[in-house]
Amino acid sequence: MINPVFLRTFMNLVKTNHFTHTAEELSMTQPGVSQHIKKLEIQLGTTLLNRYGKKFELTTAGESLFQYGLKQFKAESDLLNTIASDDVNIGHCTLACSGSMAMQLYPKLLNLQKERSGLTVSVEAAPNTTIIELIKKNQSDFGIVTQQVNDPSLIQEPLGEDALCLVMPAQSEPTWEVLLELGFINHPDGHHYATQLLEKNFSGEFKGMDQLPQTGYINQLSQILLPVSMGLGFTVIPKSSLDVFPYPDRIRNAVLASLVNERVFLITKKHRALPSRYQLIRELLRSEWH
Amino acid sequence: MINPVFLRTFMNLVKTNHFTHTAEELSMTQPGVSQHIKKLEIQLGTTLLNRYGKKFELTTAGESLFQYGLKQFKAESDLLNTIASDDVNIGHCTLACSGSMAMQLYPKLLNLQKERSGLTVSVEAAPNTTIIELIKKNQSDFGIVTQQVNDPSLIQEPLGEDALCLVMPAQSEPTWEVLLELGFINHPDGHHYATQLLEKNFSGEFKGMDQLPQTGYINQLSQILLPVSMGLGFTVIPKSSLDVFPYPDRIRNAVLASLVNERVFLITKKHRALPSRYQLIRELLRSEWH
DNA sequence: CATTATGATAATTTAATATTATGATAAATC
DNA sequence: GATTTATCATAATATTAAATTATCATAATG
Repeated sequence: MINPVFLRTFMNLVKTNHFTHTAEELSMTQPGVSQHIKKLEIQLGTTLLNRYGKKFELTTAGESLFQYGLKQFKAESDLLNTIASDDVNIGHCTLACSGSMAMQLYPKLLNLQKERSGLTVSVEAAPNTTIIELIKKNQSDFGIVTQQVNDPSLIQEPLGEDALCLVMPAQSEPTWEVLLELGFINHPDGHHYATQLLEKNFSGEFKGMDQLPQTGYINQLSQILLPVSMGLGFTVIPKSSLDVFPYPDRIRNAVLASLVNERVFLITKKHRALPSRYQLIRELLRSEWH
Repeated sequence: MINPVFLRTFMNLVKTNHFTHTAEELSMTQPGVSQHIKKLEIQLGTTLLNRYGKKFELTTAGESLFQYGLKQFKAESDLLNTIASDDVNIGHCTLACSGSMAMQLYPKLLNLQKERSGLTVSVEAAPNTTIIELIKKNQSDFGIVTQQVNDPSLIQEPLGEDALCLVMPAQSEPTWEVLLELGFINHPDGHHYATQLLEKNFSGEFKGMDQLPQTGYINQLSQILLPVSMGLGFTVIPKSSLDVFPYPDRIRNAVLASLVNERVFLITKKHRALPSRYQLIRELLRSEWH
């Protein structure tokens, strides 16, 4: 590691081209300057100055060190600026949520970015379990999940509810026999969603997801309704995902006797103070479900 | 300035999430770790860790410092790599020369770059006086000038000779009267060149450049022959510049009684050891005049 | 040739940092 | 819920690094 005090001396020496003047500017003694340079040279294993008489030129290594020093100084002042300012409108925000949630939220987050040019938002689409991991590893600060989590290191704030929808090809009837025949188009949270909805509405017949043939799997919710619209199977997704499908008349949102609402939670890490800019995102999320 | 020892401790602490383990890895005592973090916090004026019980999370400032540290480590290993290797094929070379020289040399330098992909060459076109300044300020390592310089801080190596040419519109005759009538198209080294050539060939008439009307000025030698070809004046340039003019039949390279050769010198700074890659450029320059 | 300016070296003082020992508090175990 | 263990914080001491003072050597200056 390069001693920053030595480096500062070196940088000043390059600037002034003069040992004594450097010593004066840095309020130290001239032998100190010589010593600093010498120690840098010993550490780096090369000469930094090409001495001739009482003058000198930088060697190639000296030139490199000088460039490094310039970079250094800049990086440090950047750091201090960053730490000093916790502006609501500046910085990067990270959010992890399901794919459908991402499709729903991303345009609104982009609007926020447009209004506040210093703000950047990245959205990571992932299944519930991954979202929780991302939060715990600090790779994302905000997470939106549809499952209650019971982890003492996380904070959970209910945002609202989202109805689960049984989605079938346009002409199909929502009977147990038809479902068995169609088969299930799975997705990362597919079993979790389907189990809840089918248990309530087909309590006599439904024993578990293993009963149903899986006729497809896709981990992008934006595309999951495609195989359904083509008659290849049914699936269960939240209403918010359904709303963004571009061809609503090619599918059927089956009306069932019992509605199942999936609760939506905002999760954050306990003991992790988030920058104030996250307040904006939190408000946006709350208003989304109001 | 951020103490790099403290920073290293902090970085390791973030990695391990554990004070004692960090102390073990860095072969120091645990209180030492606490002390380092505390000192960083005092210096930066913020908490870096959000402590709860015996665990902790990074604060925003802590996150920033961590990012800074990562950048830092990279910059330092880059520096050490740069210093360790003085590869003939890697690095940047700077050359300052006249505009015509630049036109002549640049394609050949580009070929060199093509052959050795780690090498970059930048050419600065400038008049003689500027070239010398650039060299003295270390803004360029190689300079090519056509004037003998008498500066003890510079080294001068003769490269070869370049004949000065009196260039006129295609139909003009090289007589003193015609020259007076045409007028002089000037360029940065125009007076210097013209004086030498005219003194020798029109020793009776020529008294100084003030005698001749200046009918144009352009500091790009690549374009200087344009006004000459249009009959707007005459000029004096080195043969190398003449050779790159695309329409040789629109101008006249006047045959004079006495030839004047301009000596071409490579100048470098004394006491400045140049990286080995410059040897390549030097050889290329020598072979150019063989 | 003498003088002044400048950088290098050696010995000493001063300041910063590390360690040891100890204390306090939370998590784990019975 | 009391006891043990693990972990971080603090205070006093020891160690190490860096700064200064004094001195020397050599180059630039007149």
